[in-house]
Amino acid sequence: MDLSKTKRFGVHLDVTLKLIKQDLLKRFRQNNIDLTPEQWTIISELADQETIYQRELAAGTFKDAPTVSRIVELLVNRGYISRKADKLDRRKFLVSLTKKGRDIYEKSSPILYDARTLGWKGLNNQDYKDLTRILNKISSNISNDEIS
Amino acid sequence: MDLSKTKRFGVHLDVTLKLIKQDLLKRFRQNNIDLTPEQWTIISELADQETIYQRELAAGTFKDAPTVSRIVELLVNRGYISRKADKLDRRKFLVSLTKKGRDIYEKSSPILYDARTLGWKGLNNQDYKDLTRILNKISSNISNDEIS
DNA sequence: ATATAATACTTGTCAAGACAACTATTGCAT
DNA sequence: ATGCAATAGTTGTCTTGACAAGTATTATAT
Repeated sequence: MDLSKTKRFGVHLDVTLKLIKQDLLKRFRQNNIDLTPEQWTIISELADQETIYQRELAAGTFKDAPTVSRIVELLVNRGYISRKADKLDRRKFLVSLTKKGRDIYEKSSPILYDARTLGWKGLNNQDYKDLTRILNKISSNISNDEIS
Repeated sequence: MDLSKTKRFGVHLDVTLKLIKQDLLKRFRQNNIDLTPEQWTIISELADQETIYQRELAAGTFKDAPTVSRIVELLVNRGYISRKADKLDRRKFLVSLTKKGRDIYEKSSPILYDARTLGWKGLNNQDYKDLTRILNKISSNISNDEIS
């Protein structure tokens, strides 16, 4: 691998990701959806999982506990999700979407669809496979190093 | 393009980028380099460009003016860069690395090299070309839409 | 020449992430 | 049964980023 070429490959990822997030945020705003991309990630995870613990929510979205704690608090305050104590283990909180939360998730889905359609224009399934493979490889390279 | 597969491709990029940044930050700390990845990006840009305006620095690092303003202030306070008013246009500031700044850049280079070597283990030049092409395509798709 | 627009940069506010430190609760070893 | 470790979550602090609004300076239109 020619390392001189990969100088700042992180910067390249960073710039692209910023564009993707800005684009999504803008689309949400244009459609009166008061969600950030990160809040959407949390809601999307809950939409798939019904009722889960905050800890699982953190693991599923690859966010740390403090970040999830704060986003959950914000979304509870806005009425999108509910949080209730677990009876068996009082350390835990069970989190789930409210009706309002499910509504905004469904309202946001076509916007996500549009954003993806635009972002992937001119790219094909092989490109997606390649991107996924490369990102997974980088992730596992770093994660495995972390453990050892 | 099968859109169902690309659901949350932004999340995938996000997770990978977080790992890359965390890994780099950890390596900096282990080597007593008191820099964040973002601060490194600024310093790296300055190392290539000698003396530039803050605005150019922002463009080169794809950060917005307020973000650059604050990182620059922080790095000036720590003695890594210097900022002096431009004589011809008093709105502008000329920014450049100090000796201390160049030193830490040189000290950080092998750490960047190590991080890249680890991150790209098992990937080849074609993978890098593919990743670059795909990221550029996504970026241009979004940017061109922005203009229209 | 003067008003207005544009440019360069700063400041304020909120969201999010990294990390350390904290509380409360539960699990486990002996 | 008691002490200690582990777990779930919260809070605090700092950094970064998005975005709006501000100041100061320069360019431009008439």
